Amino acid sequence: MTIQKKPAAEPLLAWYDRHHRDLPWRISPAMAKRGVKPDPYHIWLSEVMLQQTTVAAVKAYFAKFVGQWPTVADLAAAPSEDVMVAWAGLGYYARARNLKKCAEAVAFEHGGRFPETEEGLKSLPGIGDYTSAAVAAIAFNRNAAVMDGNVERVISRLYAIDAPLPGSKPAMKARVAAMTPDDRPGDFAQAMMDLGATICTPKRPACALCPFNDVCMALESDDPERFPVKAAKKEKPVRLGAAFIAVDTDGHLLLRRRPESGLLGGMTEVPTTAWTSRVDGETGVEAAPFAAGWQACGTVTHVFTHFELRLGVYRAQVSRGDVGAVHGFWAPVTNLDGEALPTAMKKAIAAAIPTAFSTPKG
DNA sequence: AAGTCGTGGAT
DNA sequence: TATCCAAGACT
Repeated sequence: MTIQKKPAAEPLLAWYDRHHRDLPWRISPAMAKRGVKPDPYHIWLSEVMLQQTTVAAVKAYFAKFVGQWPTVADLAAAPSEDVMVAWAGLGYYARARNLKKCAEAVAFEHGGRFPETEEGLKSLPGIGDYTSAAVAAIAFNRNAAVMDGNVERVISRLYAIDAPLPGSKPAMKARVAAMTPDDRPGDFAQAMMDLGATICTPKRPACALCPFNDVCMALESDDPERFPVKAAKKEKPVRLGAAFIAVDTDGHLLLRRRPESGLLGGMTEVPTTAWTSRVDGETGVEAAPFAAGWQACGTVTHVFTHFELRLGVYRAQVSRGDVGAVHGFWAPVTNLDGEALPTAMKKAIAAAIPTAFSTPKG
């Protein structure tokens, strides 16, 4: 039985100085040494975008937001609809609603400055355990235990933690807190996450390159991929429905705004039936918003977090005078990029109007 | 406290 | 193709 050497921050920080990734919102260790400070607005914005989202997907959105709203005050003053349009395609739309609320709180209740403590940050909309610690550490150099999915994987392997997530989370966070240094806590947090993203990967980790390979209990046990242990997940049910693409004689498409809360809250949609199980053979066309010459355009499938959606798509050319009053609004088909359309809706529209978007994603 | 909330890339 | 899962928050 060998004695476990304790994982320490110093070797990781030395690794980070050599291997950190250059990201648009990040101040490199070299720049930091020259006294360059990160912009808390940039750190906060990137951290919210990065929640459950890949770095690759975030980059373009981060550039768009910073270009359109250079300061938190600009974002606070922006129309909510503009923010939703800019966020469209990134997913988890409650983040965009909370982003706007948080910007308003900072601009109008905190004098335009973000709180610098974990507690103060966590009191703001859309900022939870992870983001409050990350912003406190990275933007304000506070000693805060930052734990995301990457850190969970690194810690579970360093200590060969057999207890399944999410139950083992508190114990893991205690390990992170014990490791976090008073000097460079922000770099330590980013180093742990970079390590998880590039070395301590879910599959085939590059242990030979890892600064912790002399102290990692999972590596010593010869099966690091076994960690982290996670609770079993349940299967996704299928929901069915029909979507109706109504185009008027001037090339306008009938759209609706979804309720503010819940799935795709505050986003734009085409009229659909309820999304629920449907008896085989029924088309759904009987539930159209109004009578018209509805033509079937096939089916689109979209997978959400906890269910799979299959929408039968129907198209009709209509005269606006014939359909009477409708719930919704008419938008030119040539300007759908100006609408807050989630991906599922773009798929349905593209099935009926192949030329609506340059790509299915828009 | 378990369920709700998107999307796209990697394997 | 199926599965995982990525810098989680909210209820």
